[in-house]
Amino acid sequence: MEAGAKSAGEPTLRERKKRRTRAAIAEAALELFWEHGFQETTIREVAEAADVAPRTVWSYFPTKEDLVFPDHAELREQLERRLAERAEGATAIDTLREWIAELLADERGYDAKIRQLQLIEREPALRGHERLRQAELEDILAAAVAVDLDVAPDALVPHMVAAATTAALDRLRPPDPADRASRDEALALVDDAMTFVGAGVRGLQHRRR
Amino acid sequence: MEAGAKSAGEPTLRERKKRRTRAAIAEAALELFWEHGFQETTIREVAEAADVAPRTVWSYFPTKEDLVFPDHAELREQLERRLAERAEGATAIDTLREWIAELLADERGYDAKIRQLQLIEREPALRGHERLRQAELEDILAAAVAVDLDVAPDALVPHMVAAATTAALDRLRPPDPADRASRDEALALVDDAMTFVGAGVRGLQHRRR
DNA sequence: GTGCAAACCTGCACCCGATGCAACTTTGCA
DNA sequence: TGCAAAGTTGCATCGGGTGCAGGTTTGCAC
Repeated sequence: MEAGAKSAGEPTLRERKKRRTRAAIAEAALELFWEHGFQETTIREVAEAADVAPRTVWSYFPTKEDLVFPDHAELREQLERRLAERAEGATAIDTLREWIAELLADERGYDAKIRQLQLIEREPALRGHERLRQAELEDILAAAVAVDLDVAPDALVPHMVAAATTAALDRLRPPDPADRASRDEALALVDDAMTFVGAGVRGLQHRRR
Repeated sequence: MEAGAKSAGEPTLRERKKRRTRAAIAEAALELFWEHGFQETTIREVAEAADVAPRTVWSYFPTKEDLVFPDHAELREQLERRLAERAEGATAIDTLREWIAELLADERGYDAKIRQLQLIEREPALRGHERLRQAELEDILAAAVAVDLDVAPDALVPHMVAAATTAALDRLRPPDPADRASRDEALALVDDAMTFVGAGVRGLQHRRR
């Protein structure tokens, strides 16, 4: 059992300190990466900016790349929980759409995400990691879709659905830093994806029987 | 202009030596990775096994991960050429299917590919790189699909089509080393993907007007 | 509040991947 | 045969990452 899972009644001092340290490191890292570039910034510099020992940075973030995705674990858990707890009638994609809408509504979170995407855009070295993270979420989504369609978790269709949906979300990356995709556009993207995969699934079901 | 692009009339001695050295390094690397693991094997060991200097390994393969995808550049070029030179009536996906069929027909290439996939399966550290490589091919495919559909290269639909198709190819990864996906199964996968994306595209076009 | 154990932070030594540079060797060609 | 270009190598160096052994802080029972 991990620390901090004590029903979140009230976090202990130790817990609060850890969160603060972690946040400080991530913030310092993002700032330095943004200012001087990912490659150019060393972990030692991040440590100095966050006022901790280099060794401590590594204890919070196993790799340098992880510093760019500080909230990935949280997002992952959120998605898993949402999908697991969705109502009887709601499909996985419906649930995803709802979740996206909520994420987009969070001003600070949205800004941070855009900033993160722009950083990744600028640093090809980060693309691999991003794709890996994406693949994790995709697998979770695919598993839920498989339940919806009543097929095996490793069947073809759920993974095509998940991949197409992820590809749609990938399109919200703004090419021009000034020209941010609006929230409505982002949701329209998801809607198009839903139409696409819905038709795809029906097309395949129809051919099959 | 890169060396070796002299109409391939007859490769010079230098060229042949380079190819041999490159192949020897890749072969030695795959062997060692397979036998002792990717993380556990050092570049120095690969160099020794291939009877070259460590520095030479890095001159052929910029990163350790690249040793696992020795023929990626070639595949990439093949796909680009095929798509560029396809007949008037043939769609991008048709062309892809044809190409896959030919790749599957090559016994040695197929075995090597399966081995590579199993290695990646075993080493999570390689997943990021694989996804990155996949993304490159996906972008090429998406660009061609965009031409087919007469939409912008960065439009949503082509990328969903490409992503779904790639996801299908991803399914040919055999979970059990002994139970290899047969060539027919692999092609059936592509066919299902074609049905899926075809229906998806039509569904979206229909809704749009 | 005292004291103890667990959790956390830190410095140190070390390994390995990766790069720039300056020789040295081999190949291509006049 | 000889010269220039390409290819190979060793060397020095940097930065990411890990294991380990203290030292410090926090939680908690008494």
